[in-house]
Amino acid sequence: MKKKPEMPHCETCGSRDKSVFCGIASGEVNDIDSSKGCNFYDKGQVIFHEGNRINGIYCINKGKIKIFQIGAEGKEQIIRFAKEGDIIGYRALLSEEPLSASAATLEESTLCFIPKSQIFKILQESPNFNFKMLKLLSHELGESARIITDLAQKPVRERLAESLLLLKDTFDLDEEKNIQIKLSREELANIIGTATESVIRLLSEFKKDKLIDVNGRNIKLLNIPGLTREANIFE
Amino acid sequence: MKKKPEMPHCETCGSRDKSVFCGIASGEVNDIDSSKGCNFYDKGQVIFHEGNRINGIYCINKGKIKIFQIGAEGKEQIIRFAKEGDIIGYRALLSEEPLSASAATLEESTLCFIPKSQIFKILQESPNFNFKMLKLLSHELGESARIITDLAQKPVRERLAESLLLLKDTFDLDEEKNIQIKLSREELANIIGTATESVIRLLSEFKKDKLIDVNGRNIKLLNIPGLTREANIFE
DNA sequence: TTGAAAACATGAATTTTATCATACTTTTGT
DNA sequence: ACAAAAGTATGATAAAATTCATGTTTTCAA
Repeated sequence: MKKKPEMPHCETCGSRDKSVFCGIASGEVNDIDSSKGCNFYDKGQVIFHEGNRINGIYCINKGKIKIFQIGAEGKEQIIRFAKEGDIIGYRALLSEEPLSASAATLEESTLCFIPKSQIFKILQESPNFNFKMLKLLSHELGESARIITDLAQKPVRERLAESLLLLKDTFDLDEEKNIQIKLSREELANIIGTATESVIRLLSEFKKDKLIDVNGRNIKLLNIPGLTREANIFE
Repeated sequence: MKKKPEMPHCETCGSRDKSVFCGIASGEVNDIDSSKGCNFYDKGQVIFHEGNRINGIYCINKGKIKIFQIGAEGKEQIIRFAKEGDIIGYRALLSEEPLSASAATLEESTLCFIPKSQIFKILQESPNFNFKMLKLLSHELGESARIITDLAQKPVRERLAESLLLLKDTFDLDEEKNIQIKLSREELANIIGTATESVIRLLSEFKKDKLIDVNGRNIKLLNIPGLTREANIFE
């Protein structure tokens, strides 16, 4: 049986200074603290469902999350990832539209829920927070554009190589150069929009070419410049 | 020889009330008016270039614009369209990053340029405008996610049908059901990420199936429910 | 007006990628 | 501990889409 973790406090939250909440006033930190709820999620649990309304945002205290849509044929498409210090659900909250995507944990996670009223209060009171949100959204929009171009133009092999590098940037490597996220072959396929079998084949090829090493769901990046070439990135 | 149009005024601009500037104070309208510049663009002219910095935003007084990236092999990828009343360039301005995409006119257009200082001033003074920007960005982010899923999962045929319907929603139909935008086959291909020849073939098929009628660059939507089915949309 | 360039069109060949079939391996729940 | 289920792996086949070749039509500038 899992032990429910202590309620984390924003004041002492280690990831706050890396987050969108880093510049807000201490009074507001306490406001958030007293209005928020906090929950533990098992691996694989769904946090929110595409199509539903959302009444606040989730702040990731600990854990790793995938944000995904279900396509016309019922296939999952992973849109982005989120980790400690990131927030999720803000897109639907701010656009006042239904959630465009679902979110699920990739490992055991702790998330805080901050209600809509609180977020809108801070938006009004803190120009700094307001501007952080504008910056976050516009940055993400730029990333989406790059993803669109890659999906539209790059072959599967290049997309896989690029995805491995992006996962490295998001989740870092451990001391043995393993990407610090464990995904199934199917999930990898659902990032780059291909069949699971294609991912399996290409990972084997990358391994044969000494670009990566594969052990179960651990992927070790042996040759990053080589992978970059394979991904057809020159920037 | 083209006649340079009169400088349009925001106060009398017909598209302002449909735009992101609809709720701002009249003093601010005059501020924009006196700080802005206005230019005429021929068909096919580039407004700004991917990778550059931008120092304000463009507001479309008249005309139609494509926003596009150049992919790894030099191929154009159209990310989105903009028309009268829309603004462009705000993503790069707000994220303080280089432009992630280029913009070019699809027909003769008139654009006003509002300098960064003015935009940031209004952002600070008008919570309404501020919130409109948050809403605009988060809405676009949702649209991007849907595009990503479609590009990743739908076959070319479905993507083309869907694109025609999206173009209809953006630019409307005239009284003869023609989509009110003229794009080359290559540009259509650059929306859905395929080869020009594939677009040509599929348009012929849609025509044979009485879903559309094609006359040069005029595309007439004859059977919208049929196209919706072809696009595999059930929402 | 006319000649060149660009855009459109179509068939054939080739490549890429998905699907199907099957076997092996690991994980999970009882 | 063990059976079932899920995930991984690989080959064969099929489908989807691109590329190449070639010809026609349209557009545009001199």
